[in-house]
Amino acid sequence: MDIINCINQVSIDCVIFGYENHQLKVLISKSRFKGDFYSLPSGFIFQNEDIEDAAQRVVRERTGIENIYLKHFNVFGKVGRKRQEFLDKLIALNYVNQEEEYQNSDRYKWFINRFISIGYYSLVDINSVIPQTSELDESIGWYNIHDVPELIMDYNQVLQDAYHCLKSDINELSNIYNLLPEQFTMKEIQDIYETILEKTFIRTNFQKKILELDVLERLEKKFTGAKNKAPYLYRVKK
Amino acid sequence: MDIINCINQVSIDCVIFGYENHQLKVLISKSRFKGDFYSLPSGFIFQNEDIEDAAQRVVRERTGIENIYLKHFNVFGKVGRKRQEFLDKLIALNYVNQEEEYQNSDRYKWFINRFISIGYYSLVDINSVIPQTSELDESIGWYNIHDVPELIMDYNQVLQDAYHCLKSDINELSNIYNLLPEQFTMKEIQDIYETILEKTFIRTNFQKKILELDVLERLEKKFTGAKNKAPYLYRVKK
DNA sequence: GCAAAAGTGTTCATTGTACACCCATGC
DNA sequence: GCATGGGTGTACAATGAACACTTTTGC
Repeated sequence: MDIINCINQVSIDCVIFGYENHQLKVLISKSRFKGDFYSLPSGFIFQNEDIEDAAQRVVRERTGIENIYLKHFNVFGKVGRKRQEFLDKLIALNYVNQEEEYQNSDRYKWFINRFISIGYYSLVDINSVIPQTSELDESIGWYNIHDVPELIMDYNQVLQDAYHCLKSDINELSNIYNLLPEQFTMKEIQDIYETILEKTFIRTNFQKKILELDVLERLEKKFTGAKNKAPYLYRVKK
Repeated sequence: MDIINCINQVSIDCVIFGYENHQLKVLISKSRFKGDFYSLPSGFIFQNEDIEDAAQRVVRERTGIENIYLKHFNVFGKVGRKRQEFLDKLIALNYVNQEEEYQNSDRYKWFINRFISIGYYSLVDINSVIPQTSELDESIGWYNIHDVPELIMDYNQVLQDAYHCLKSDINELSNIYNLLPEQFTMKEIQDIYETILEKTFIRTNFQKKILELDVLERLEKKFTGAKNKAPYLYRVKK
């Protein structure tokens, strides 16, 4: 990462939601440095790169997914938003007795300025992703939305903000269909809605509501081997 | 404006909507340089300034209004977003035969890089504002939303984007009440809704809808001298 | 009294919610 | 046949749209 080629004091922060088995999770990385430094995936914007492409790149680097639907949900730009505090703590824990050397070096001067975060969120299928660490990560993994550790900076707040927007955008997101295989049942959609919105729907009414959106076409039935009526399969209309 | 104290390559762009007499207008400035360079009010972010405060400052400098409700509606960050083209044209028209001097000077190098616009919109009462030019403006004025001249950069697109958000946020905007005096009639609110949304409402149903929002309290009647029943006055609940 | 415009109420259609009922499936 | 879960239809409530009717105001 050569900061010279990047826009200064601006960060792209991605809240990557993942769905699996009735659970909504978020992708969070842990720094390879001592101390529990958890963070949202983020990155900088190259000078020759659209900001949306930068966000796509961040998602791709961590998940391998290309061209996912991304939504800008907010910007964060208070004066006090600095990595200073977090970095001071990191250096104190990892470079004992070398603090002064680091504080006087130009090496991370650019890094401690206040900076603006441009927030994007996306929603991916956990089963189609093998999370990738960056060179600064010890690990990266999925955390249930209600079981997220304390993150550095104000990222817990950023995350909650993204979650709020995801909920209110769920109907506009024809892209929850990115979570599903080519063909899927109504129950699978309902599970996703119920998980994200954290409420239950009456099965029969939910079906009507979704079909009224007029974005799905009904295919043949799906015989699962279960001893009950086979549900129809659907796919997104072309 | 000392760019050293500002965040580089980031601009705050404000779409300041104004309402007056059944018309929705937008505040647009014209550059004092030769050539028809129209622009949205914009500014930079000081290093010691929240981005929201920077937007408040832009609005205050142009309208005198303090602490108006501001809404972030989008960011614009394509690689091609540069002032280069606009500036080249400006210099060609205003500094004839000095183009080379300008192109080689460091004086506006920082100014021609690609930059990111953080967009905010607000809604103000035209009658309570006397628009103020900046040092670079020849004039500044209100233009009907459907009669906006060609703006520099991609600002026509930015404006349309803001207008779209204003429409869909109108109910969330308890702040259309900033347009109105302390006390107002139901008809005044209806006029604003109809102007912004560009559709008409049935008077009696509109009244029910607004009162159901449960944000207004009814006061005494307003006797205007007109020979008809006096309408009630309302004000926003505390 | 009368025209103008505001307040209230009523009707009808649309949408949403809850649930009863029937149907296919595999054992 | 029977338990399981999916599909269809129905009854009722809530909301929204259109409009009739009544009330107030100043001349």
